Amino acid sequence: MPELPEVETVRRTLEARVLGRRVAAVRMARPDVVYELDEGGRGPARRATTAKRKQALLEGQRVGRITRHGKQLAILTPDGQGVCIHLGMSGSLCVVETGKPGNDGKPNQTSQPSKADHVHVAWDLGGGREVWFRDPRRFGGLWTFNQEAQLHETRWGRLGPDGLVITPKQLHAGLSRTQRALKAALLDQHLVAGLGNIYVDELLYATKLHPRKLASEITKVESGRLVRAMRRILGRAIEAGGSTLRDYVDAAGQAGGFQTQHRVYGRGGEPCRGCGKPLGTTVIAGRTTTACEGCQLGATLTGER
DNA sequence: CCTTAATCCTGGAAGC
DNA sequence: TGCTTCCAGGATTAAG
Repeated sequence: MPELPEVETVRRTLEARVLGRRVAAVRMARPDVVYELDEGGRGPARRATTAKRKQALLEGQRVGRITRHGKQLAILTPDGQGVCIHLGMSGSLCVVETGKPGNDGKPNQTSQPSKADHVHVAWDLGGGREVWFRDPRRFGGLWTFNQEAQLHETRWGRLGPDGLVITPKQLHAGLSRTQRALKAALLDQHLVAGLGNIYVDELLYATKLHPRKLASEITKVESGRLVRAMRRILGRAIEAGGSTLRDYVDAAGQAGGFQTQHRVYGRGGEPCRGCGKPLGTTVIAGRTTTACEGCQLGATLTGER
């Protein structure tokens, strides 16, 4: 669900609340969302005992820092042990004060949906404070590692540069070697990490580039424009606390505000803020795509403009 | 290579 | 109101 600005907002709000605290206990309601990177990182590590898996989830350890690459987070201990967190589509990390009604982390018994539902892992920080990993759709997951190098070797090193630090040269190199639609290339985390459907559409509108333009035809100058606009849009979205479309909230339970600044995402059929013509909607790389056919330069790919 | 569709799931919204 | 259908911020895989 969350893209770079939402994940960065979670990183900041979470770090402010857990830095330096010790994990008193770990609850694993759904062990199948937890993977071990030193066991290949693929399937659930069935051999490890529950006690061992809780240790891997930092039981007894102190929280050193929280880092991010693209849409993924990592909670690290001072000695380099850690947990990588990918929120997927519906995942969230939330700091809760236990003892309050509905905050016991157990699935609620009523028919009313509750934020305590789908809490797969909970870190008890003592003092009545817990961090919950919730993920109703379970497209996300947790990956434990003993050394930070494992995280980079098996996961983050395979991603492209982060959207906030990628250079025009790097982006141009990535785009020039693929014969795909520009939008499909920008969604590819191996090329640039952190963009999802919302921010790619906003980025392409801001740079007046057509989503179906052939990625390899993007010039160095256009790559420079893309990088500048990417930093600006992602930066502003972070300032606004991310985009809340449905249920995204940060670690403090706060919704984002950037959705009111969207120019194209979710506005199909509504007038373009630039020229007034209705924004068009198509599907590219399996994703709903909204763009202005007038303002964004014509496609050089697959027929229609 | 590149594209699409299916897949993993739940739940909110829209349609009838 | 109630039931059904569609759709969704992601990422991988298989099929064409």
